[in-house]
Amino acid sequence: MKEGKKKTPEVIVENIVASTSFADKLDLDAIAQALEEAEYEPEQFPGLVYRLDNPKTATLLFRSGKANCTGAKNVENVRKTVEIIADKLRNLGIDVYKNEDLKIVIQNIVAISDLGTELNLNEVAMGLGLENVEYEPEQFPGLVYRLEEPKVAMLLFGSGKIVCTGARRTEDVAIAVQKLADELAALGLLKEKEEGD
Amino acid sequence: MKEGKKKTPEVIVENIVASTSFADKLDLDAIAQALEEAEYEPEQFPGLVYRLDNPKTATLLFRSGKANCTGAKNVENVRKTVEIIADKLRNLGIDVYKNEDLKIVIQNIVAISDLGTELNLNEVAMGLGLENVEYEPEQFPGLVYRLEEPKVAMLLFGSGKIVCTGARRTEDVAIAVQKLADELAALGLLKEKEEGD
DNA sequence: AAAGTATATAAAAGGGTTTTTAAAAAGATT
DNA sequence: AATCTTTTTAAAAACCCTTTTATATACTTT
Repeated sequence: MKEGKKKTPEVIVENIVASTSFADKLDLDAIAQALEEAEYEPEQFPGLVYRLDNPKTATLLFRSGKANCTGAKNVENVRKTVEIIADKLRNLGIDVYKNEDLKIVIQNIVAISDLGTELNLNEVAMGLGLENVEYEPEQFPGLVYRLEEPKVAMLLFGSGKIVCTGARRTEDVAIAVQKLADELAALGLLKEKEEGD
Repeated sequence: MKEGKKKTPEVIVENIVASTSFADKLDLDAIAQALEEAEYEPEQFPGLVYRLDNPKTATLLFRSGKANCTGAKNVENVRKTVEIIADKLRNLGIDVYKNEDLKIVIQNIVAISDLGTELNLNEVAMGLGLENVEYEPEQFPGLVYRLEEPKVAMLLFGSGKIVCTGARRTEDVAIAVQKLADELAALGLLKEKEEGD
């Protein structure tokens, strides 16, 4: 039973933030005019917000032609979102780059995982070192733990659930959660509940 | 008289913006507390404003330890300002880098020059090309002319006076003004007033 | 009439604005 | 009691904020 280490932690991607560029400039006033669903309040924020129902995403378009897509749970849906918006813009007579030139860069991945055991966050805070951790239960029930490699921030909850954010690659989420699990195991803070698989 | 071209346009530096770093972090609240003359309103702006009478400068200090010095008319006064502030901080018991490690980077130079002739800005706008110029006398009396090399913005006034901003080296101001003068001369827009030297 | 305001230019600094998403706990509101 | 909002984390985008300085117009306030 030495090889009891799980292959790779089960991770669920909940949100992807990705950037792209539709053109070298965009006339947001014209777009806001033409697309009724668009939200554009330049006094408040320089980006135009455009929401899609399927995939369920929100994309911010900027005058520079650059854009950020948020809310997708996988890269395919980021791509779909970007191409749907590109088509809408083309239908408006706006010149945008060809689909194959729409380069998508993942900027942030938010994912959850589950350690499978409840955590005593006070013990975890002591174990990981108070200087490496932020834990103020009065303010927020999660304990914040930052990793340098991969560079992510993890929120640990008493339930054993983990939120990981900051990763740019899905595999880094798994690596980060594994590192965390290993550290907690080494500290004897995981109750080793055999979840019967 | 073919070599009537002035060697280098007379330029007066009016303002230098330079950046530096005093430490890897600064406690602005403590500094604001200790230095009564400091202005610090973090809700309004994250930088602490510290003004000196001699040299007459205003320096913005940030939590990151970085700072911007504005108002000096020469680099020596930027250096003086930075060292005076460093000393003040040391006297407060704040740890800052040694003077020789305080690296100063000039970020912007504002300078004036004078073409020696009055300009008809409407003719200048036509001559330089309306697409290369911004001129809305109702809004602002100056004509904006941008150069790519050196990358500066020049404001031309009917009086023949020029404001040049954006340069990082003093010599670039002279180069920019010379380029402008050459272009205007080629267009026959300089009245060649021999100013008797 | 004199002294302010505004208009416009460049540059750095870093915090705010907005969007998304999960976790969970406390508080407010319905 | 059920539903909301707040708290926190990360990330991109591009604007605002503030400081300085000359230039020169119009407009407002003393």
